[in-house]
Amino acid sequence: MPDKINVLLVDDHAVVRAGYKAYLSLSEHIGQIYEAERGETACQLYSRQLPDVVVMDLSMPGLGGLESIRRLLGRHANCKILVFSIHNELVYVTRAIKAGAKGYITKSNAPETLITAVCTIAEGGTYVDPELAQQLAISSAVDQDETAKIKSLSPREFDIFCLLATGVSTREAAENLCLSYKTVGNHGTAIKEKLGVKTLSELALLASRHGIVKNA
Amino acid sequence: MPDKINVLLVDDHAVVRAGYKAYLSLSEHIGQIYEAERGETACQLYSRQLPDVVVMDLSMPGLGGLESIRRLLGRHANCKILVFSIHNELVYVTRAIKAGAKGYITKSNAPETLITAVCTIAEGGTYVDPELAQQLAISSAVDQDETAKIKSLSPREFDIFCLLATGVSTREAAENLCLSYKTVGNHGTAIKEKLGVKTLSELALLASRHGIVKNA
DNA sequence: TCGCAACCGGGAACATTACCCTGGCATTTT
DNA sequence: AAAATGCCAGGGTAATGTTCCCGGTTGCGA
Repeated sequence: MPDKINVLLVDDHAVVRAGYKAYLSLSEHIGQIYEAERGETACQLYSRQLPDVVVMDLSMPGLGGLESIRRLLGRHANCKILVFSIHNELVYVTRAIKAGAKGYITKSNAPETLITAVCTIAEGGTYVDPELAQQLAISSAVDQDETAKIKSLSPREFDIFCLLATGVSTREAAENLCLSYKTVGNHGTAIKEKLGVKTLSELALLASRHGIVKNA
Repeated sequence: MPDKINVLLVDDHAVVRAGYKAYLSLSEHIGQIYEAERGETACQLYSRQLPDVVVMDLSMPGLGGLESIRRLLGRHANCKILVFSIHNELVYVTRAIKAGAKGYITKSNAPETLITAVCTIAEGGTYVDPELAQQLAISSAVDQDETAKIKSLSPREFDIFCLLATGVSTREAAENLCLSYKTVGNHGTAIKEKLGVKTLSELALLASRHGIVKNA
């Protein structure tokens, strides 16, 4: 392990990078700080500078954060990546870890956590936001991602899912399918349960995300 | 105008604040930097410290950014607020300006822009991201249908619209805003009426279309 | 044949929403 | 000054939607 830890910051917002750079510089453990504003350049910079830790944001244009992680690891298998995201949803955590990230923290954490996580990972460890890790452990039975959840719907459920996703009311959907609104309601409940959402609105947004309803 | 500019940072993420604080400290024009993690505390801190400029994030729990701006200005009419948001949608810009903000920049801007904007506003000027300002000018002629309808929402309605659009239930939204669920329900009805949709799901999809909720 | 899972829907309890109406407050009009 | 308008918060009630629990049907594979 190096005396000082060299870090590569990957975030598409220059101001954000500037902020973290300034903050990290205050720590005596941090050495050089490199910056990249997207996955592609991060890859090149990594090859040239071989930093100890990569701190990466998830939401980026071009190849997103996740894909960037995969590419980076494809070329540099022992690259240590810390995801530093605003998202506290478990899906992101599991995907990031699955993609090969060594750690995951959110911007809700105390500032010092960033330093701690970077150090831990530089030493070869892993660091996942304790709160998220706990949630993860609890819901490990349900750790499939959204696509898998959608696939788990029965054929009929999927039909109804598609209809409800367009924003129609339960009653309208029932008329459309010549069913009792109770039936549609019951299916709806089962679908929401399977997909892990609480409201029909969330269901609609999820469907929109997956292109099941076109919403351009 | 003061020799050095004192700044109040309002953002719910401590790391984010730490980053900007560290970055701003590097500038010779910036003096004291205060921090608040939500609208309520921002109000109190402002009264005590009377900073020259308030740098405020928009997305915050409790009273959101927009409502915080209104409260702050309600008590301190000549308070200078710079909105510093991740959102580059025009709706937010117009809302923020209408609420009384003196400037609006996004996190996509170059780091120096933050300093520039803070200085400009401290001197009594205004600063709106040039790109957004241009779009604003162009699109003011082109605002058709849905966009117009969204604009027709009253300030409070827009707040509630944004919340409901994320898929939360009326009850959750009410708790988040510390309102009776009846009130939120009533507003919700009015909003759906104004936007010409029948269900909250449709509302969510509409908001997603307009980038008011991020759903990528 | 048995077990199982998908499917349809009834009934009751509960939650949410629609609709109407009051009241406060601020702005604008007369 | 007085009246009118518009926004905001919320109570009451009726309609509507949702959940949970249940029984029934069908089809399929062991």
